[in-house]
Amino acid sequence: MKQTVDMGKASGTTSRRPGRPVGGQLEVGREQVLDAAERVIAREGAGASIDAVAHEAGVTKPIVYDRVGGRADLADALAERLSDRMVSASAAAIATEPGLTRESLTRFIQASLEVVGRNRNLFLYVTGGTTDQTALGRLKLAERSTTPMTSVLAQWRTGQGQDPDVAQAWAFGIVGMLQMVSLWWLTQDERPADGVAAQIADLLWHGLPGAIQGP
Amino acid sequence: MKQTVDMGKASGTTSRRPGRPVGGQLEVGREQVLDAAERVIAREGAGASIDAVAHEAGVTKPIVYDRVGGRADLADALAERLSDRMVSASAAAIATEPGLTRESLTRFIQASLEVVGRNRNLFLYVTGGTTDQTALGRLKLAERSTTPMTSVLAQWRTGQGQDPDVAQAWAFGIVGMLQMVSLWWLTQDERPADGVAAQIADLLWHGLPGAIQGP
DNA sequence: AAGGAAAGTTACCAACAGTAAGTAATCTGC
DNA sequence: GCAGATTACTTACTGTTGGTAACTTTCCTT
Repeated sequence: MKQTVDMGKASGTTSRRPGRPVGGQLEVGREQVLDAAERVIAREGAGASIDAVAHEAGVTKPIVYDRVGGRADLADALAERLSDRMVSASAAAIATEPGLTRESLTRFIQASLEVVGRNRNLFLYVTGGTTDQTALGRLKLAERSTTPMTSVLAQWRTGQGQDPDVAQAWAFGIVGMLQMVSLWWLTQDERPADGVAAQIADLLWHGLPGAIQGP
Repeated sequence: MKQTVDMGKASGTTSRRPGRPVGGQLEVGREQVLDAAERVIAREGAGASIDAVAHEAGVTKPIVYDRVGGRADLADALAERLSDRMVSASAAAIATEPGLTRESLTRFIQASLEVVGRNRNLFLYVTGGTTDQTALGRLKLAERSTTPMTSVLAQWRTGQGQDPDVAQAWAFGIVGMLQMVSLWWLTQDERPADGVAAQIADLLWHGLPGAIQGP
């Protein structure tokens, strides 16, 4: 998890002349464009334009189109990055124990929340996107999170002698729950992540009827 | 729940002259603009422009701005409509029994899914929206669904002698789960709504560990 | 050294959100 | 009954943005 944070504009303030540059090799690759996009989104909010991204990367718009594609592709690529961060942080949070418990589930959710909190604008960008194409894009972001979750759930259910076919629907449901709770949590000032995580874990673990009251 | 569906263009094909119309009274009110917006979105997809909405309503753009406001306000108003439809359909589905059961929960979810299925493009429009402002708009749509759900949950928890403070977080979580499952379900051809509803109800009712296996 | 490929920039187009200015009908005061 | 204010529209514009075509300079090959 690199989370590039500085590195400034690639080529200073001098605007490059037209024509092939003297160096010969590619000056800014795909990853550097994506880094620039993350920077400008983090700094200026989810409304960042392609032009702003290009400028931040020290190049012009057609380069962005050449490296990562159009706006939908950019959102897609950033969604992959964010999603990977969430998946790896969540996975690390439950890696300490073998089985799934209520406690590890809480840590899982909290880790997910904290990644969103650290990437606030990026989260808003990839889940906000542009018209038409975007709702499906949000699904694609979700898909990347659900894929590993689906297989974990399916294995777990099978190990418990229960029907594994629910795994995919459950995974999408859980990811949706996490996304919405994250969005809500972002707008709540000063509400601690661990409290929210515990509440959601409670719901996911015991179900709506809640834990059986001890005697 | 009116679900206006036809009524064609308000004033035929003749383009109106500039200046105040002869009738004296308002020709197209806010509700008719929203009806037109629903029609054009249902017909042409979630990428409908304000101009298209205006044309469908038989007026011009500034009228739309006067009646409902800008694009974010339009999405907001339509979100309210859709949300109300979902809430009332869901409420009707569980009204037959007094308490909440796994069966009524299933009907609740299925009713919600079916409303989304009947308003596919509208759902994509209000959850897709435009950049920047939109993620928060999605939250607002959710809020309208969560408000009644929160109080129901809080009462229910209290009646069971459990902490009602979880209600708001749970409501947002459940709405997020439903939204994502709906989105996923829309892309799945021929997957029956009742099966998905039962799977999600199972998760929400029994929690991740599932039902206790009978002896 | 000449011609082509490569890697950029400039300059443009189309679409769209939003607004200012103009125009015709109705309402009001005298 | 009619001049001016008000109302309720339309036309026409601006500004931004996604996306692309055309042009320019350098490098590579023969």
